[in-house]
Amino acid sequence: MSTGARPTRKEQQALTRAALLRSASKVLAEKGLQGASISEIAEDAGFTKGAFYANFASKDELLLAVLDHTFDRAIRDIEGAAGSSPDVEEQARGAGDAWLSQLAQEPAGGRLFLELMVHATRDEAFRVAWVERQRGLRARVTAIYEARAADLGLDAPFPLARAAVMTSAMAHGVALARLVEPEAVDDDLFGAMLVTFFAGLVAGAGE
Amino acid sequence: MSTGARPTRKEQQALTRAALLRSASKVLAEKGLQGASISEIAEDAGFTKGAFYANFASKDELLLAVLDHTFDRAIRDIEGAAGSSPDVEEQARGAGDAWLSQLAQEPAGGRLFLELMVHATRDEAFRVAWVERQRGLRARVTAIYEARAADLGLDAPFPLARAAVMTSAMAHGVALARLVEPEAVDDDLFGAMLVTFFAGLVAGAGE
DNA sequence: CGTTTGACATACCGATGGGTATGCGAGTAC
DNA sequence: GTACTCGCATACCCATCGGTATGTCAAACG
Repeated sequence: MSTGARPTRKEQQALTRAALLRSASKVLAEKGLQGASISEIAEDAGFTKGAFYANFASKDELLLAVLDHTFDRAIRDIEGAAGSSPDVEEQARGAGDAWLSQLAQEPAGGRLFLELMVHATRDEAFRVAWVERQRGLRARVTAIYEARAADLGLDAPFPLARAAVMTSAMAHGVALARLVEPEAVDDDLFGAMLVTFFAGLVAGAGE
Repeated sequence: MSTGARPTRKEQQALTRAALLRSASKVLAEKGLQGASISEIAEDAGFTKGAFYANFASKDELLLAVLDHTFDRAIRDIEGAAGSSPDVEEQARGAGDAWLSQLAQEPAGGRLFLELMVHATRDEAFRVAWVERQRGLRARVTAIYEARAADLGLDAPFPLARAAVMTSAMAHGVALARLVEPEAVDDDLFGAMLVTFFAGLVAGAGE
């Protein structure tokens, strides 16, 4: 595990794999999962197809690795936005801003996410992998909502797990809209959307 | 122009083109825009590539034709759901149900829509075409919201054009979610989502 | 009824894809 | 220091793609 002076062979290969993964995220986001070729990914990382197939069994395996990496980052982001703030409105707006700024950052942040999501739509094995991770992420969101609701003594008109499905869908929809029509999706839009939605939740409480 | 006994040559070709368009919608939805080949589309319609290139200049032209067809249907659906109902909640729920049932129907209803939307993300010319049609559709939605708000004497916390952007994003997000994880998106989800959102709008009015 | 037209089929093209077989050269083990 | 290992490069294979050029046969036309 030494990152010391002379990198061992295993360490070298790990670096290569990491570089390939980074380039894959970038190129897949730019060209789409079907539009990006293995050669292009490898060359972007400064290698050739040979290096790629020494590190990944197939394109499918690469996609699964990228999927893991992407969700790891998404979960970190959510945890980050979680504890942060005082009242519901503030927190909602903050979470919305955080999501949108994540979309703006990184080589084509949300693009890759959506690209993967659409792929899950067509490939059953990949869909299963996606759903597994998505559920974990949503469970985390649900927990945050429930903690909030308990604080406020709020009882929502439907289970908060359902609210988590809804806000996830909103996040994805906004991400898509921003890619297609960025001029219609300013930085505040998602925040305002969440604020309005949660206001509706509160208004609907106890009916 | 007679649809009479002996179809003229022009009529025949129009039929062929229509059949190709239908098959294109189907195959593109199933395989994705990049995954579907011209041959496969043509064969699904009972023709060959020759017939295809006698009717469309290129794959790009086909995609534009499919785009038009898709938005035409979407606009019809929205107009249909528009006049229908009595109070806000009722109408919101109705619109949500209508959207979801549209997604369920037709060979892969929402799939094609999303596939096109994602393509717009990568192809600038196509994106422009998309945005143009999307704006038209959203203008229609905005008009419906404004008529409603006038009825109710409601003044929302932000322009209703913005609300239209938001609900469109929701619709797209829900469509995506339903494709990826249908078991998490029951028939009522979008309706409940819209009801909550509009409740929030009403609650936020006049602040 | 002969000629022309034109919608579609067939055959073909160069480019590119994912994946494999093999070669090379530097690191590792004894 | 010699033999072996193995990460990556090179070269290659075959399928498939979008698109084109050409053939064919029946409808349209005089």
